[in-house]
Amino acid sequence: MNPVRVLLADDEHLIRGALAALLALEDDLLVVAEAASGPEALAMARAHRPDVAVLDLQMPGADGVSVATSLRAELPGCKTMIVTSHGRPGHLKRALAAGVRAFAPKTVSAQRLAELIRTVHAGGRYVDPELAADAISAGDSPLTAREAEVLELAADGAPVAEIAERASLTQGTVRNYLSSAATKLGAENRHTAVRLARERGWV
Amino acid sequence: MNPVRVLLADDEHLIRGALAALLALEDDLLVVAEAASGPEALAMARAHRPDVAVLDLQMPGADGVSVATSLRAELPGCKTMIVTSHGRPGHLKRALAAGVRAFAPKTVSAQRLAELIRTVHAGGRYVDPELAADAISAGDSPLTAREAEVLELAADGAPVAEIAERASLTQGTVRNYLSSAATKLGAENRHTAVRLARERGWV
DNA sequence: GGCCACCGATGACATTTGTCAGGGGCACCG
DNA sequence: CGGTGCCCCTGACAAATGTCATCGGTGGCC
Repeated sequence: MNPVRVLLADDEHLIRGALAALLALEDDLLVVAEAASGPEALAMARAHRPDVAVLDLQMPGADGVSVATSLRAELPGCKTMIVTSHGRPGHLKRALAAGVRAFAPKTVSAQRLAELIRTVHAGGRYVDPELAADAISAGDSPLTAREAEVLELAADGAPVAEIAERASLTQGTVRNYLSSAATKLGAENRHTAVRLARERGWV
Repeated sequence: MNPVRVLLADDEHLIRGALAALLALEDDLLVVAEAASGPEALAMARAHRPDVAVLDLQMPGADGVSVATSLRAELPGCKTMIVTSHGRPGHLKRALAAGVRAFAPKTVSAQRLAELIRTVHAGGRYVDPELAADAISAGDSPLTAREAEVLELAADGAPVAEIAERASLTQGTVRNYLSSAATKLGAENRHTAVRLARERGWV
């Protein structure tokens, strides 16, 4: 039986290296490539055509989900899984929509990770039960596309005028969207709304 | 020569375990304890009295710097070092003030980390050059104590009235402090001011 | 003692924001 | 075809926020 060819993508060398070392102990797993950024992960995947890609959620360049999306299109045979420190409900949803086969927090053990890689390679799927519960209880985003867009532009505390300009909208329209978004989220102002939407992974 | 006794504290099992495995390969290093939270790190340190404590910056309960402060008081012989994913200038300053001997990002290699542990154990110090440059260019916080306090209370987007109540101040006073803080930081409003202060590690 | 920085407050003002009530246009669906 | 939901806008009002001038008190420092 050929070993499972694995691509590791994580921007923290320390963790990536440690992970590679641990997975190397499993004789049915073979780490064929490592990457420290989204674009690098894609390039490595093209070059080495791994069976399974283990992606960190937050990476410079392109995050794990967008890498997974690209991979799905380019290398349908390559299964993807996401490992992350900060698992937010929305991320899980986006990841599953992108065809990711497994989604786990970094609090799992290396042993467990190795098992997950095997599971995914065999065609199985997995999501962390706790994250799944969060995602279900958080539900779908009640925000419309524009509400979410405007909220995102408001994320760094920009004044309404700037948001309006960047979104090519009227200030009044922007305020209406922000107001309705805040109402839907149960927030008193747009800033707490931004925070809540972030926590739920809706932005 | 006795091996260096190391305490590992990081809330991500995956990383902690991987790190422990890697450090175990170095025969002059011995991981005697692991912890997943600030309080647990303290308890472990008391129980096992390590030579060097490797602390993650962000942990549940108490962050790496406060753990380092407590350790310095309780176990003066135990040297502390901080390893983190997100190194902000202010964190570095606070860490050094707390008597931390080394401050490195998680982008270092395991080999490098092992060297750092030896360096620290031998009485040396180390700070990541890039972080040091950031810290120097960021300079000291221009904020007065109250400005920083009020800014912190404003961090989650609370309205002025709530900040005033929580700080036992008048709304006018709060607005004045927020205004001066925003001016000092070159921000247009308090929300971007909060963000800037966070980025520089001044809150 | 005088100087200066910080703390805390007041009052007034301009600006920004939040909120509400609309209206026209468009697309989808029963 | 009518209803519904979203998009985009307007206008107006209330509330929150930012800004400025100013004042008194405190404590450190030369």
